[in-house]
Amino acid sequence: MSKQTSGDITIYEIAEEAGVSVSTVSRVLTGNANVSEKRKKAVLNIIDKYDYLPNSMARSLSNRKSHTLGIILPDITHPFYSQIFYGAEALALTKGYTLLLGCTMNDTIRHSTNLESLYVRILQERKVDGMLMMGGAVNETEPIKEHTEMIDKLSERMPVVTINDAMPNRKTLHVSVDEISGTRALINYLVSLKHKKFAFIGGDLAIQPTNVRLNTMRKTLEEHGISFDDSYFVPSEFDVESGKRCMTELLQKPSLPTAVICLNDLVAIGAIYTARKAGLRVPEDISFAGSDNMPMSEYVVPSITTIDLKALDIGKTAIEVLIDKIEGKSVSNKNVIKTELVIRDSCKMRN
Amino acid sequence: MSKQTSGDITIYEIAEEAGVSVSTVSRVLTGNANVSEKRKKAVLNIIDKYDYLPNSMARSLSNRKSHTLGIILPDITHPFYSQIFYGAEALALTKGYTLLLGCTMNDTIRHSTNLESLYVRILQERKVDGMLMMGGAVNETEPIKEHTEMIDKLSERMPVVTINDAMPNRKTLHVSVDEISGTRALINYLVSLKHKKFAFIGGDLAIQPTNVRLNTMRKTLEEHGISFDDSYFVPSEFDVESGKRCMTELLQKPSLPTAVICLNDLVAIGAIYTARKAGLRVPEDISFAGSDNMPMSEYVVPSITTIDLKALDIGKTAIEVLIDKIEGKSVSNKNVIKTELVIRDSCKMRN
DNA sequence: TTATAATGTGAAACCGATTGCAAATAATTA
DNA sequence: TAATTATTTGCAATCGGTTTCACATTATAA
Repeated sequence: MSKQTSGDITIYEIAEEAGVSVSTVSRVLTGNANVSEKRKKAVLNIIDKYDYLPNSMARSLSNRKSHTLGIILPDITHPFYSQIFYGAEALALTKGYTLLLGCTMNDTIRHSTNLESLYVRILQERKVDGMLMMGGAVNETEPIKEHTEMIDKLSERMPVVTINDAMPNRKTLHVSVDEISGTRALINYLVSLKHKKFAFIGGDLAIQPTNVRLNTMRKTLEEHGISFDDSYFVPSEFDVESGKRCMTELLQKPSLPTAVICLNDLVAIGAIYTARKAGLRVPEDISFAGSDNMPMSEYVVPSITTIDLKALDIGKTAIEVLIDKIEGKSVSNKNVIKTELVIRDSCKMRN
Repeated sequence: MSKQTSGDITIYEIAEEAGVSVSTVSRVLTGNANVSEKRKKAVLNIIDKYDYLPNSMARSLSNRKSHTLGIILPDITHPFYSQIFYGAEALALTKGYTLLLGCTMNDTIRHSTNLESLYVRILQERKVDGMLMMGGAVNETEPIKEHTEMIDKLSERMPVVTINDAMPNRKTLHVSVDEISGTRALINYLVSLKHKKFAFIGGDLAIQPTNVRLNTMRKTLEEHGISFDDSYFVPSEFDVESGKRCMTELLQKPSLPTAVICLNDLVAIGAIYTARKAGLRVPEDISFAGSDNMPMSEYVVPSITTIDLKALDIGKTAIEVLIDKIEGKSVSNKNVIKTELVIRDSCKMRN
């Protein structure tokens, strides 16, 4: 054979043994051109005999197309993100793409873009055809400069889709969750349950979803002639402990709310725990709602009424948009995912 | 320049603009040979100017080393597996490797290796340097032939590490959870709480961990002079519903157990739910223990006493062993991860 | 049967890096 | 200063594929 032998079998060996040129083997591999039945069969036989698999790096090098997509997520361990990933992967697979995942473990939130930029670098070196970035929540009024600059620069080099980004008004594609209609639906539901006094355990006001939710909540309540008392907004983190702490804070208030809307289900679980410790019955005395429809929310007692953010759809849509863009199809660069209100046991009619 | 221009900048452009040969640029890139300070600086300048990143596919093609590892997991959405992945990724990153993930969604359990073999194929094409495979639980007495054959064949082509595989006695590297000492610790703890009548809601007996646990349980109880009544073993699935169903079954028994050991925390949650519905107090009347230490187990009421399988360590160890093997270091091919008993509120002293 | 169009095939260039080899340059030593 | 050794360099081959181009073969039309 003309080339040095290495561990794996190559197209050269296949060609030699099938008695054809490498071009012919390549043509049966790609199907990009005609090959006579006779030779095709001969080639296929040898391929089969050796379990030959073409080297996709050589192929990509030649093609300038890696059929690989980068996906940067804050935390794969978190059910919301792992669902997004799963949706993304499932769709990518059907379209013949593979995903390269990087977890930044929320480092954009903690104002250090180290891991994120490291991954961006790695993924560029690996020549991904496009990138999906979910950079955690970012301060809207003064977005982290490095982060947005990086995305801007990156999107000059390849298609980029961001999810729930605070600054989607750039040239990147964007997928966002329709927090507004989700929040609306929840408020309408609670009002239909005759609730009048609300509290909101939210994230940092600097974080976009929190902002949107609080505003939507206020506005929707106004439509029902109910005014929201801003002192019943308590900023929180994302975890159970934080829910406990915030609920403790709410318990100090001169009068208690009848319905508490929480940043996510974990926070709701913490808040419910504290409320019960304080002797309140849930949902009889006080109702709680969460967000994200996490897996455990169905199983805790009481099960949590929550806004399902449709993580699977988010992942699917993001990848679909990305691939369409890569393949030159026309795509909208503003995609909104509808949420769904999941009614369970943690909210009850006010008596 | 000598080569056709493409979108990205290449080593040729860098060489040209820096006024040196590509070999020199390559040398400053890899650091594999001496380059005079003067030229090195010149090259670095141009690299910086263009934000040049070397094409890792070209590099890998030349090197025969992709610095990429394949990892096949049943379900990234499941906290146990996502923890494994996270551990794996964190370690890979520090060693300069990237992970390519495939989720088979338990298809080996459902006796169809389609997705698994598809991923194995894809990952081989991508020339991963090694593979980590967690193929779900497999029937021990008659292991799925396709699955084991594939792993055997694969491990002739590259280093493979399996996790909790039913048939580790092959040439693959192996990492397993020490179910035995975990179960022992739990039983000893429950016996110290004066429990004498046990039930076990387990998986299918065909599934290895269930087998091991049941045997260990039986043996450990015997050491304490307690005999386990086999009719108190109820096979289950992996979810909450299944826990409910199995507990309902246990409630039919002529006499109730005082401690119920469950396949995992989800099953425990379901079982607890049903026990309470039936008017039992948990843990006062009946104790429950789970396994896996899932994120929600800490937050449900009562919080679940459970065996932490140390998923993060599993992932880390598996990747470490794999990389060591790839890099020619000597590695043990039998690695056992120690578990940890996490004591919480769902078990109580028998009165 | 011959002219013409359609298919099938191989040689060689190319994708973007790395590296062995030999020549050129710089540093030592005599 | 000349001879010798140690460092730096660039050329060219290579990794394993794809694809253009030109030629050979067939099939179709005249």
